[in-house]
Amino acid sequence: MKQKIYINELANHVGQEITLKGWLYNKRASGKVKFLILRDGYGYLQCVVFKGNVSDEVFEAADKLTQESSFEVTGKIKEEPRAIGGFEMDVTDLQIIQISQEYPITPKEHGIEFLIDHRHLWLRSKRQVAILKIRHRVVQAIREFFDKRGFTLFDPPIITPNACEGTSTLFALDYFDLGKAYLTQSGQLYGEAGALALGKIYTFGPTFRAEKSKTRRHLTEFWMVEPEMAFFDLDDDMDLAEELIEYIVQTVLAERKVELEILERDTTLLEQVKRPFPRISYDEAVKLLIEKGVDFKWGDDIGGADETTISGHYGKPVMVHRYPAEIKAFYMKRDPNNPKLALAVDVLAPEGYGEIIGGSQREDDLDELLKRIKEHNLPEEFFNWYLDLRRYGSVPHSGFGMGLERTVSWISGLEHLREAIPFPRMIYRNTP
RNA sequence: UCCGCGAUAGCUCAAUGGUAGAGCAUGCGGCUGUUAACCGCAGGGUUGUAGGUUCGAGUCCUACUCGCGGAGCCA
Repeated sequence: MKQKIYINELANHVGQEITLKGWLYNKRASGKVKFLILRDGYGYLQCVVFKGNVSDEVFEAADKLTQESSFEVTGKIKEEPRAIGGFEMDVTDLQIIQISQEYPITPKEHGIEFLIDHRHLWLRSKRQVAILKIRHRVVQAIREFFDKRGFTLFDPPIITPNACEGTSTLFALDYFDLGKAYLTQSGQLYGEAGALALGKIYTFGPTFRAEKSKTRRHLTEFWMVEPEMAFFDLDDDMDLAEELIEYIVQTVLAERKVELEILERDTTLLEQVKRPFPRISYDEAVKLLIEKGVDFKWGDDIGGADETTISGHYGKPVMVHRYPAEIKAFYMKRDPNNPKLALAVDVLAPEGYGEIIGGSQREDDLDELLKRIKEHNLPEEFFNWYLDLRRYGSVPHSGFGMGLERTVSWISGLEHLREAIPFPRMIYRNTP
């Protein structure tokens, strides 16, 4: 394959004449000199076209280029502190690939509705490119983290016959002669089967919620990583969650500095994301909320505003554990010291980003689990295979789910989750 | 499902109930160092839809549609 050069490699090509391909990000002209800002997905480069230095054809071609036109440009690279990226090309040749039609996203401000309508083009903007690169690094960090610790990637089905937790509203579809099937809202139950086969596993894929959630913290389709570990209790689970978050944040800080700068992210709080994180029980969280003047009763679920109050108090991710069992899922193990409590943990991100992890130790006793399934009026026949995990060599085990977009959103300092995924799916939008 | 806000040029927004405007984008012209370049000219409108009040409605009223934000639910 012929070697291609990208803008992020220009430091190796100073003084050389090279050819780059890309799109016109912006253009400025001053009579006989034109400044073309080329973007190629790897960076931005100011290409200078002087009338005296190029043929009339090349000068005219530079004149014709409209925003987002694709072209190939040749010239000598020099260091130039005045230009974006610190390099500049003195153009000698230019080939138009396609002249773009009038580009909808102009270099001025746009409303969110317009930008979302043009998401396929909005992705080209500097800000969106930075976010997508951070997202990729987060995904990479997650995989590295689990792979290095001997976890096996375990892919659960997307189509499931039943509601996993029996609470959320799911997307239904017709499944041939078998009737209704649903898009998964969590791979966890299957992950448990994987943990009992492989020891430590993680699932990583899309999940779906048909809840009519209309907030900046919700998508109907989002990505979640869900580790599940045999012989892990709740404390082990929290240790792992803590290490994972620290690893992701510190990796992105170290390796996506440029992107965080583009997003104008204040990283002072991110730099403090180091173990140990505060661990408080639900009881302590209730006390804290009441001290802060929040009208809160024991047994209430901790809402979005309460999460912000709690995490704001510490300035670090906070682990809240041992919730009232009534407000948590059926599969969570009860606290042996207080059966009203579930051995659950939520990790709350700082700066108002809320719950990024929800996890628990799982109920490993067959009779207890059967009782819960009946209490929740869940269809027992669908859970037979899941109960088998308690019939054949049941062991204490734990796991958690971490929302990818919420994590990316927090690290990137985004206003809205919809910027953290290429094509967001929301209650009133499934296009483009 | 509930509560709040909004819809005017391709985009972002203005316009005491009295002739619908600006910036950007587009087109043409000018400028040899621009940084969301600048300067001049031009084209561009069924003011979300349907009713109502009024001499007169972008503006006031009613309904609807769509969108945004929040609650609940959760990652």
